[in-house]
Amino acid sequence: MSDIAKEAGLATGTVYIYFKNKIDLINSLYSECRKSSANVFFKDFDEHQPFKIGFGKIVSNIIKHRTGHFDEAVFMEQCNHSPFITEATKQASRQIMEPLFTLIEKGKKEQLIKPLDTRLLLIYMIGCINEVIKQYRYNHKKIDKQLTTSLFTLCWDGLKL
Amino acid sequence: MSDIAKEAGLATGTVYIYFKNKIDLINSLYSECRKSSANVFFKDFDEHQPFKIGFGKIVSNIIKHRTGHFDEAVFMEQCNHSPFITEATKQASRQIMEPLFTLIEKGKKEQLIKPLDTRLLLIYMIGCINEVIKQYRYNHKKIDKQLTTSLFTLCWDGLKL
Amino acid sequence: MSDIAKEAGLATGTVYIYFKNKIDLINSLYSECRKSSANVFFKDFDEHQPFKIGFGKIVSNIIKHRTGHFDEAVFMEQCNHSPFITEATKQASRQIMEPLFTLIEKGKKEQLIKPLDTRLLLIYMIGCINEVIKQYRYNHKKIDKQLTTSLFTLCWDGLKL
Amino acid sequence: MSDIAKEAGLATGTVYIYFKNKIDLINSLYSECRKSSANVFFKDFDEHQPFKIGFGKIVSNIIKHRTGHFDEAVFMEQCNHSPFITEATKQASRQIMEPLFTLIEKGKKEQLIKPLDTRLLLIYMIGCINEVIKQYRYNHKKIDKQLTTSLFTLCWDGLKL
DNA sequence: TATGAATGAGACTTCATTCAT
DNA sequence: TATGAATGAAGTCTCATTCAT
Repeated sequence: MSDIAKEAGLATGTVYIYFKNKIDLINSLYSECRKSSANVFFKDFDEHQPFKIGFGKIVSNIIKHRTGHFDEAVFMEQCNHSPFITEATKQASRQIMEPLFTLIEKGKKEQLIKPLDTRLLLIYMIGCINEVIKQYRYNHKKIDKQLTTSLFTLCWDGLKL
Repeated sequence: MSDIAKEAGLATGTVYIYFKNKIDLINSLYSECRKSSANVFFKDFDEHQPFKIGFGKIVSNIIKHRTGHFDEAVFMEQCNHSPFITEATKQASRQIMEPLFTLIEKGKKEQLIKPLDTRLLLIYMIGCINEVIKQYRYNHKKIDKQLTTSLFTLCWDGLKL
Repeated sequence: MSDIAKEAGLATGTVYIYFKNKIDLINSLYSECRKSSANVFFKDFDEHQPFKIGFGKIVSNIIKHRTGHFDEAVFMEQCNHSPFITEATKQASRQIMEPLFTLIEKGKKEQLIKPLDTRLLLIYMIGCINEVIKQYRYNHKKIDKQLTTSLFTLCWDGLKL
Repeated sequence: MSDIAKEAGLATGTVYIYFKNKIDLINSLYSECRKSSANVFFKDFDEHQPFKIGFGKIVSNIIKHRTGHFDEAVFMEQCNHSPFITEATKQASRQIMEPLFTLIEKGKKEQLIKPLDTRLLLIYMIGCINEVIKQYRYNHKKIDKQLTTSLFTLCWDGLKL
């Protein structure tokens, strides 16, 4: 907490005016990260374009977010298995993912995507991107255009009917 | 450390006979987890069977491991982004994964698997399983035969040429 | 550290606001002791008085300090053979002794003091006082005017040309 | 204690067969050091030689001991201000110094040495040597024949009538 | 709102000593 | 005698939180 205060240019005690305690602060930060990542996911996404184009845009956005905001991604992952994040926070975070849910449903309706549980497809899609980016970062491997293409292919071939 | 000692039925100080310090203990535990998980991955795997059969066996073993040893899986994931794990430990852990590396290479040689970077394919394969199991556990969703089948399909379709 | 905090009427953690750690605290305390002892050494010393008078004043001041601040003297001695005291602290402490150095040099110039290495003469002078006071305290022997006189005689006769 | 055991090539527990506890061990070690240093002090000393010659021999022996067994000298000094050393040990150590006591008394009788308290003269003599050697070691200054000569002069001039 | 010294529980670690073998 | 694993009190230090200003 004192490090955070220092980083913010505040005294330790001042942080407690804005956040009840550490758990509250972490929950707030987690929510903000989730919101901001969702925004990045749908940046420049046009739902009127063909499904595969839009889907590709989103895959590329997820990769962009995980790469450009790696710390946030790691933070969120650690929060997922943490007693700090409250059920309310989790609930809110899930709602933010609704548009992605809708996207996958649309793909299923257009018979482009496998008719499996939507949540499973979603987790698969985000999860495999997450993991690949994470491991690439941990092993200091370059994350370039070629990787983005390969990753899209893997992900799409997995999901497509 | 004191919790671990208690769990082991020992006095706090006794733990330090077996492990130099907390970092040493965590590295040892991490290595053991990696070794034991690798063993589970290749359980009942027969390299003389057709590739897809063997591959399916391993996918199912990974799922089994992640489900049956969920705590270990979470622990290992947290270690991956932790200053505690030394470079030596990481190096040793990578070597343990060699057989999986060989497996993917074989699939590529048989022209069953996409001719992409082997490490990428490997991360994709393990990563998407990891993530799905993790999210299912966090959301208290059942992990059953049907999920295993679906997950295999997603994973395989992604990898196959 | 906890004893020191208690003595100061503080909680253990509070000490760490003022001192980075135990080593820092000891170095600070050592420096203060050295400074304060140097001040006592030159109390009421008048450099315009004849050399022997001034020298006698200082010998008597050293005895006074060692007697009245025995704990500090013991503490400083223990620090001298301790891995805690940093080279920087030692360096600063040496500088504080400069005036004594100058004093001895003056005595040499006036041909009252033996023409030996100044530092040797200094160590001899302070050392023999230190040791005598220390042993007297350890053996619970009275440190009175008579001892001061005797000690001055021993010290002076040793140094004088 | 375990370090000492290791140094001795024994298991930790074995040390407790030879010494009741740490305090006992330290007292024994201290006594041995005192005895051995006393032996060195009187090495090659011939009481039939003229006083000053014998005295010079002993001064040179003390310097030799403090130089060649510096660790022991430091250890003994630390023990002097330590709650570990028992009154009995101190008493015994004092007795070992009797020959030095006798030596000084002889010098007084021959009217070569000042008629001050014998114990004071003794402490002064040993003390000033101790201190000089100690400070020279701490400051990495050479301890050579010339220093021995200078030190003898200082010491002798202080004591002589 | 803002401060930052003060708090004290709890984390990691050491070490003298014991005891079953 | 000899062993060395086990003990647990005590030491150093951290950190979330409070409160008087």
